[in-house]
Amino acid sequence: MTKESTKRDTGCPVTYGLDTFGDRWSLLIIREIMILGKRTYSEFLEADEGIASNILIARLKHLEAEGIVEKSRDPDNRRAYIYELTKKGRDLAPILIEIIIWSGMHDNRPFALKKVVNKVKRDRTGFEASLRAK
Amino acid sequence: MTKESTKRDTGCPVTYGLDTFGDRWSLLIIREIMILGKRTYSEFLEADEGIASNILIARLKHLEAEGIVEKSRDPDNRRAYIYELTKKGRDLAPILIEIIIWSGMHDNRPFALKKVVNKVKRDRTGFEASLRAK
DNA sequence: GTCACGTATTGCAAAATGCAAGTAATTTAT
DNA sequence: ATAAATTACTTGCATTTTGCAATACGTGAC
Repeated sequence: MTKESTKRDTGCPVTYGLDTFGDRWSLLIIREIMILGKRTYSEFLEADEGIASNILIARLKHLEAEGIVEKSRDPDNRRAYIYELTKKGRDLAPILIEIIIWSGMHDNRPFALKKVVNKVKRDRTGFEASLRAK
Repeated sequence: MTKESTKRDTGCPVTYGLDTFGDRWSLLIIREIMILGKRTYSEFLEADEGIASNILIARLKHLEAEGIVEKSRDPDNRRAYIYELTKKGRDLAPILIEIIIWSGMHDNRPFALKKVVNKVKRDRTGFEASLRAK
């Protein structure tokens, strides 16, 4: 398994978070689920950033092992699985929100997506609720 | 330079954040500065997690290029440099705080450091102010 | 100049990543 | 019942990044 599954074990809460979800792809998968409402392996594969299938499955397994997502059969499509956030996963919403707010303040690239940023700014509480519900 | 200096350029605020500070070490350096009050290259090298000197310098340069830290001569020790957070860097405080809160909720390891977690819980506003001041 | 100190670089082995191709399991179509 | 299609996952290999140890560079003290 990847290195970040081996916790650095210093007891530091920041380290714990980084070891659990703080790699190149984990938070992007969580974004796909929370913000974009994606649920299946093939939907994740279509993400803008172009994650490779072997990396994707490694991350999904890691997140599952960490209790952040859980996997079950899709009742509507018997050959698909769905990955959903657990409470531990939904509790990441505030972190995602703060990242969005921070980027909204500091990402000055002309093509930066301001839509989500504005949604957060208008109604943070409602936005967080919607993330947790998705 | 490392890959994360090349922004994925999808315009997504989450992606922007991850590309800017979301690697294995950047947030730990920011933690060292914000929470532990460290300032110099040699102080960062002593961090619990044991960052290698080549990785450290690469991250410092990256963070400097991103405008998150800035480097200057230490007035008290003319052969040392000081790395300090810019406003953009200090604005990461809420993210750090949410990570700490999240870990406080979900890190059940017996040796987890609850000290910082409790400090945040008691007085989040005050804690954030102290992070930004450090 | 030479030495110590703080910062930064280099070389190399090990690990993680990215990509392309292939396998497996299950469902739908005929 | 067999074939085709769909979804999930694995494997092999080239490339990139990491980690570690050793070394070099730059500055100021003597």
